[in-house]
Amino acid sequence: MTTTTALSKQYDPSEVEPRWFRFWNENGFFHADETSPTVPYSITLPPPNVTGSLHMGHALGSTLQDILIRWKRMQGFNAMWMPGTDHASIAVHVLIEKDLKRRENKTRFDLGRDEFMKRAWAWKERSGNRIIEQEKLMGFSLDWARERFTMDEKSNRAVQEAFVRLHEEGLIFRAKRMINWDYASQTVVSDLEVDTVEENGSLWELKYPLADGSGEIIVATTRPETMLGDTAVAVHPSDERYKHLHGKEVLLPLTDRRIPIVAVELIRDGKPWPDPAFGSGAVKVTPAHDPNDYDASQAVGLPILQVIDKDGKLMAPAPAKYVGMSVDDARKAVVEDLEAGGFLGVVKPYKVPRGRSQRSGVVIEPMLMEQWFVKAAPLAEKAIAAVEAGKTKFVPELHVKTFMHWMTNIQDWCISRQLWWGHRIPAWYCQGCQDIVVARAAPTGPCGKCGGALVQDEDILDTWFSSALWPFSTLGWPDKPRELNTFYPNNVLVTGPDIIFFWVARMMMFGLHFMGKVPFRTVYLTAIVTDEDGKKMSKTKGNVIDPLDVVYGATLETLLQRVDVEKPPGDHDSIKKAIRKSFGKGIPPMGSDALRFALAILNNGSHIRLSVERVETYRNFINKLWNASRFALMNLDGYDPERFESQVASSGVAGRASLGMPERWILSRLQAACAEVDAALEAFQFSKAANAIYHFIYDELCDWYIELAKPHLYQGPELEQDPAKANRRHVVQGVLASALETTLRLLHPFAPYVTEEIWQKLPKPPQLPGSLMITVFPRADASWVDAGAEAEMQLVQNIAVSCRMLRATYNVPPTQRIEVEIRVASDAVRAQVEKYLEMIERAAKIHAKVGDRGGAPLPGAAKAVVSAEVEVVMPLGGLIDVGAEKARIKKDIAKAEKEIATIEKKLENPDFIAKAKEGVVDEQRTRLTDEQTRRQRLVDALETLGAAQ
RNA sequence: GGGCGAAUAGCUCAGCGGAAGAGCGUCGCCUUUACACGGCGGUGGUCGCAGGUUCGAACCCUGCUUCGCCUACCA
Repeated sequence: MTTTTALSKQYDPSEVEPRWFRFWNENGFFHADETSPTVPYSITLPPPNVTGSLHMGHALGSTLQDILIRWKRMQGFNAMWMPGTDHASIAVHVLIEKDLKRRENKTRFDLGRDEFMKRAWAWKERSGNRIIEQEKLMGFSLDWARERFTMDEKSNRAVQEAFVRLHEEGLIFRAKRMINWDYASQTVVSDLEVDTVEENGSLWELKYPLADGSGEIIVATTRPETMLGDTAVAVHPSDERYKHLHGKEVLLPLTDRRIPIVAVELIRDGKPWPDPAFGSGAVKVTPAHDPNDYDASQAVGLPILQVIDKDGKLMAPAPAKYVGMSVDDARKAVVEDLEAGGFLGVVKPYKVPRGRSQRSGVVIEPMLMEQWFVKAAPLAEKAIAAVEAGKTKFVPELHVKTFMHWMTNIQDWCISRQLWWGHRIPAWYCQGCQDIVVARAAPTGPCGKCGGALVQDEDILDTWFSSALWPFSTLGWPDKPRELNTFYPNNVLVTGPDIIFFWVARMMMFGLHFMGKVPFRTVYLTAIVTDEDGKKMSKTKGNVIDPLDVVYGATLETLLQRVDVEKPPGDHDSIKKAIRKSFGKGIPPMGSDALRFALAILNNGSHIRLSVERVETYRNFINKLWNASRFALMNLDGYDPERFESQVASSGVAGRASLGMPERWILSRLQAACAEVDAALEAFQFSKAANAIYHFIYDELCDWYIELAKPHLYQGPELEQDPAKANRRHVVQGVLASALETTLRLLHPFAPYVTEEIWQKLPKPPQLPGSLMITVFPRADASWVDAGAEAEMQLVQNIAVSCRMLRATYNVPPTQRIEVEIRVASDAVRAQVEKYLEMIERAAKIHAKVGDRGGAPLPGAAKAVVSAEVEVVMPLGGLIDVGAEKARIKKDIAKAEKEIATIEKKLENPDFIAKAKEGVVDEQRTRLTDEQTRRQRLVDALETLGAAQ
């Protein structure tokens, strides 16, 4: 016997959630044992940035990962989900440097490297774990005991080892190449960290006089200031206009230099460069500050003159007048001076693509600098082959194209950064002979070649270098511990499609190179979360929905105040206006489960347009489940799970015979739901799985089963006199309790908290484990499919719905148990209807009797045609509005006739009869007969009404 | 410029070759002993446009239009 505990009328997540996270964690349910003999299933969480807090993208990705890992854990896999955080070097720099500037008006260079690192670590210790705490609040079942950081000791070792090995293999090299320079952060940034936007600029025509005085040549530029660093003018070799000028020189205006006119031919994006069709066909060449120009200089051997320095200011050999000017100032001055000298041609407005640093926002300067690079092509080759061979699959598959496109056009990866927060490059330079030593440990003595002093490279590695190692560095690589063997490769990686290049591609390359195996078998790419208008969420727009605000709720005032406290860039008034528009009534507390379920069910297609209202729908759903459970718990007094188990659940066909039709029906539907959820999850169709559960709970369990169970449960003292009824009650209790228990298991990966809370209170057989999260995930069992029960239930539902429709149409109050006649066309149907008459009466809140379809018309009655064999007649006396009733029936007739016409047309077509697939023709014939009967019934009803008038 | 995707009910989206669906909204009715974060019922669609393939097209193909998102070193 179990005592039931009353639940509150409304589910209160704030009371429930904290208890269960602690419980799961303290019992070690999150931890996977690498020595376990069970089949492993592993996922590595893309480590969030330590500077960040949990945003909707994280909430979505982590929710989906948690669904997978909880599902697999319940299926008996040795499920391991690896947590950790990423050091995010440049993001941390920006943050700390900003703070330094504000508080002490200092730069990192004023502070010095050691002191800066001390502060960075202190900051990381203070706020770096915020996101971890937030992940815990969402109930994510990460293996917290394994938590890692990309700059912890083990990761440092992995990074060093990887660097040294790649260097030994010739896959890391140092070279002078064109890179992207962010002068505000004083570092190289990767191509991927540069946002190219079209800005309004100008196209200036410059006239360069020929040195022999025989005329001039016109070039065009969007950056006139760079002309100070020109070392040639390039023309296409086949351009007839310039053939006579090849090898001649021009006098470079504003300087005292003479530069040659050279014939060059490069191919850029399949087009010739210089392109004779563009402008004058002649191009000024500034090798130090333009990638095309640099390539041209290499092709024909031109000198390279750097005229812009690391601070974005002009430098010698630019004429002294311009030295020290910013690029923008220099541009103005140069244009002015060119005009004064008569060197300026036509100037027209022009859209200029401009690269800006994602981090600092400043214009990126292409610069020629000595840097460390990873030779990417050979690594990419392996990654491409692995994907082609199906060793790693992309879901949805269309993302393969993005991946392949990038991989096949891959550039060498510049990995050195002129920052401090990160992994210092393990390379030492000899001050004497310039020899470079790359080593796992700092060299102890002087240079082995010349005895000179060795000094370590000042630079650090790109953050993504350590991220690329993450799937195996977290498992102990370069050592070969047990966990590496158990959990590598991961089964799946879940991330946003925006991270394919940054992370997925690089993990694939390093995973294959160092481990010889792909890092994960499947890459699942999530939707992108936007606001309800489809716009990217951003603090500067004020349309951000913070996951924790959704979970715990936030008043409008809190949201507005936060703008002042956090000071996002931009116009605060318009940010606040946007917040008022989206969150006018604040955000009510929804709980983690509601948010998680919403994200899972909305994760179809490429975007999730999220709004408070949409999460509210699923909060209501969670509350619905809560109340269904509340109902069950209130009616399970005297229920003995073990007795039910032995009588029904485990006694096979015999036990099932003791079940009523609704019991067999709900168990049949439940098994269908289990099959659908399982199949959907196997295919990463989270939305489909969530939908199946949602509809099972609402449309089947709550709307029908619970309603039909009520009369059997609501029995009082008379049970003692009637053992049959008592037994029946017990069976219904058992089906309700066990169906609910199975439903909770199905839903648990999506909504862990509410399901655990209910499950703990539900009476259940004692052999079950102590937590829902370690029970067995429901497996579809086809033996519970009961087509007969489903068909009978369908009949009951159809009749009840027709009765409700008539009742609603005529506003018959529910308190009025109106008499309805159910007219049937055959004895077989009559028997079924009679058998389930009480159910129909209860579901439709009517009194019913069964009549003959051929019965005499009832005056003043409304009629609904349920099917070809059943119709319901509701006598309404004076209540009936004959006109409205006629209109309603006429509409139905029109519908039926339209159907009939469509089907007849099909059947009259000889080609259809001859060529249609097997069964289709018969199907259409049956449909036609049904529709024709239906129409006839409706026409009869219409005539009856006419007669009654 | 190159690539990818999307257009289905007022809104957000499923469906992807043989009967137009869901959620939300909207409109009625209902404090019915699980739930008003609720129940019951209704309304609502030439499936972007134009061709083609097919016995049959929302679904496959072609073109167009309109929106998204990546990506890019045309001076």
